[in-house]
Amino acid sequence: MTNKAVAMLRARALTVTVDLAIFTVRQHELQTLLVRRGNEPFRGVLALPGGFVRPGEGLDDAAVRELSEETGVNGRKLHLEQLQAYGAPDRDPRGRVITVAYLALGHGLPAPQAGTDAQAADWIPVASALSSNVRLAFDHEAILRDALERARSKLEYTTVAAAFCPEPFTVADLRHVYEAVWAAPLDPSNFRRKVTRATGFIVPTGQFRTPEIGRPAPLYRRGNSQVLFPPLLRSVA
Amino acid sequence: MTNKAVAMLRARALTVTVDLAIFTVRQHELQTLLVRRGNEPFRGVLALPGGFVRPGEGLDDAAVRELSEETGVNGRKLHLEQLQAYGAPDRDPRGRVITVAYLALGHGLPAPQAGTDAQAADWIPVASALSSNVRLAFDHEAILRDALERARSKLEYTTVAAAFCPEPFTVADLRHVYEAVWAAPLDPSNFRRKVTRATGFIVPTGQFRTPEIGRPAPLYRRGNSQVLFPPLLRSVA
DNA sequence: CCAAAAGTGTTGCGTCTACACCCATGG
DNA sequence: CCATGGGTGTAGACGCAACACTTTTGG
Repeated sequence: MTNKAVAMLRARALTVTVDLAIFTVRQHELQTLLVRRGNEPFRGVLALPGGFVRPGEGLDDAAVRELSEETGVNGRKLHLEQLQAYGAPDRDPRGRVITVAYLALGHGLPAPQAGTDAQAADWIPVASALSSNVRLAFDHEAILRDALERARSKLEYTTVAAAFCPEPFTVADLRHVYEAVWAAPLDPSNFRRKVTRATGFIVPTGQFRTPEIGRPAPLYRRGNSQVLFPPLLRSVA
Repeated sequence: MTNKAVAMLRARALTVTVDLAIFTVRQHELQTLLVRRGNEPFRGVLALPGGFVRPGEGLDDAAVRELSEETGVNGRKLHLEQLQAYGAPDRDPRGRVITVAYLALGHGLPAPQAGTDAQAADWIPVASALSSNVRLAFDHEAILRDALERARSKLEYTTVAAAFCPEPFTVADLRHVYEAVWAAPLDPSNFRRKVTRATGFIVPTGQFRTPEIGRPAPLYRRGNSQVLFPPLLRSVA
């Protein structure tokens, strides 16, 4: 088999990249990491960080590597999940390139480092990145929109929101995450009840944090649960 | 740019396939289409239908083509959506092959035709395909499990269940779909209320179908809505 | 009349929203 | 004492599971 099979594989070879939609919450606002491309095509245009999948490298491994190259953060400490593959034949002017998009959620991410392929990288509010007067390279705007929608719905029925919060955190910190990602205000009382009732979402540390003004808030850390039951639904408005 | 860029693409070339988890409901049971492989590797082993993505062919186009080659059905008439990409480096013994998995849902699918790469193809109950005494080629068992879970949750908050029903259909037909996919019985009364209250899920035709025994049932066709509100949740049991 | 399937009513339970109210702290 | 944010109580609306009950057909 081998010779014939390998020859068949070669004849059908394409190129595969990974692209990352990395979200974080800063100043009560959802932001994403974008790079300004240093090479053609789309030189000088904003794009999602990403790069080629290396031979012998798994897709998840490639995503972790790119994440670490672009942000200096160990990707295994962040929430990282595959979004989906994008493979329109004309999505890359260089030829046939399929990309596998990933969604990463983190907190306290450092000022990004410019990689080999990127002149500069910086955190940009997602709302700005998706506004009509910003153009993104390739089909990255569509990817970013899909990633945002995925993140929004994941907050409903999983506990990933805690990935945005540096430990230890308060219930209000967590609420600010929901408010930033959903771009909607939430009732503090009811939010608190739901979040504390759901088992395994957050666990109290016994410590408190005293704000500049007001009653001290209990501190929590992330629990074991991945799923959130009952779910925290967005209002239908 | 072109020469250098193209050379770079070539150097990093991989192979990409699409694989299809095609579901249908027959005899009140969820079934999937599997082929018995005619070539190495995994010759004689059951596998999901699929094949190589051709140069210049979009991923969705490749999925539609494979679907039509394997089932003879025009894929654009079925519900077809991408699941995700699978790219573990050792998932194919021939070398580096990434696959993009698709989920297809249909009704009245014909007896399948054996393709070039498949000795035979047939509908198999999903429960059997996932049972411990059936082995699937490559990582297709994991893909099939993911596809099943996706289909199950899609039934909750979208109207895709109607894709399983040949038009016109009764409320009981639709309920049998939910019961087959979720592998759980549902209360006919409450199911009927939810399904008819949700706007745009099913619309009455005015016709009736008289069963061998019992009161005639109104016939419906699919509505316009893609999303199902309020959602039809699985019981937590 | 009976069996079977379609369809309606009703009750009880739980959850959510909205908002009033109390608690703990710094100034 | 006040302002501010943390935290609890509660009433009304709503949704849903469970199940009794009625309707419509063929035999």
